[in-house]
Amino acid sequence: MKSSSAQERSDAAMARLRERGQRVTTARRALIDVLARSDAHLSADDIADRLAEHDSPDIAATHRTTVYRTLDSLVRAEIIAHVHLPHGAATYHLVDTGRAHLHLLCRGCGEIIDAAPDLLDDVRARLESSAGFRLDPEHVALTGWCRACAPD
Amino acid sequence: MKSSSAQERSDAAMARLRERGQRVTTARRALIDVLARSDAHLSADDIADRLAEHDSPDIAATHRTTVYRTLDSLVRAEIIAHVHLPHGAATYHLVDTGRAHLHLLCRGCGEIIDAAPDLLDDVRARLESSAGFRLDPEHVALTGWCRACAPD
DNA sequence: ATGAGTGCAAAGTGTTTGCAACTAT
DNA sequence: ATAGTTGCAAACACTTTGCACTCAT
Repeated sequence: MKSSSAQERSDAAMARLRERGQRVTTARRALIDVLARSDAHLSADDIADRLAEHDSPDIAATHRTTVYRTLDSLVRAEIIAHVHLPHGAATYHLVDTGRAHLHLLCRGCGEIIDAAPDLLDDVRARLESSAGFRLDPEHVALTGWCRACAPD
Repeated sequence: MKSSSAQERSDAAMARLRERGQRVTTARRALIDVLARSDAHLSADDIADRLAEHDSPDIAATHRTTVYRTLDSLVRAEIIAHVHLPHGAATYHLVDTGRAHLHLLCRGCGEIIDAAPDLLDDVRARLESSAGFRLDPEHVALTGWCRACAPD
């Protein structure tokens, strides 16, 4: 199994950006770097906060609106993806082939737990044949209780 | 299979309200009636709108804040349940034993489709034994594309 | 009578939009 | 040069909170 560095992941994302004919701007580069450097799932606010701590005052000044718009364009370019959580903000992460995963949210501690990408394969097949519904399992977090928070 | 009328469902909910030692107020009665009468999943706004059309000016004047607070107390009394949708407002429905169901949201048309309550039983068992995660499958809608909206 | 429920105004998140200034191509 | 990006201010949708008043028990 090949694990990629933040630098490699960032470069790959930038390359894809160019491929798609999208403009390479400071904000986009910075935002991709933040996501490449983090293994976690970040909300728009988290990202804005990390940008605000950047050495370059230029990047540190990135406006929240820009963060949202940049996230939106990166999602459309399929460079990043977002996951909706029941409460609170959507979270974003790089689309890293070979790192696909589903999301579980603990209703107790709020932790996001990654689950195997094939967890819902059976369910998906069943829904497709029974209802003609094409499940998109990565787009929403499933909720429940993690081991630590589980009641009784 | 026994199907219950709106009246019966409303009565059962009111009974439960009393059982739980909760006060019976006009707002709560009206709100339960709205939900009992509707098979669909209603947002707080939907409910407020329906109340606003009520004959009784008293009920029609129900404030949105009250709707939210009433929904909250009914959820806590386990008389109703809410489902979170990726975009937009949470939706509420009566907890009707024998009518449990999961929720699928079409990303195309926004339709909510009910699915069999046991759809995720296998997944649930797998998550419990592998990760100690106790899945709560009814609390969030799964997303995807319905037959009509599915691409190609 | 007393504590729970309600209306109102206001604020709090998370996100989007209109417009003018700017910049990557 | 020009279309796509950005910053700013403002609005938006959904939900919560503080406070005084009212009502169910």
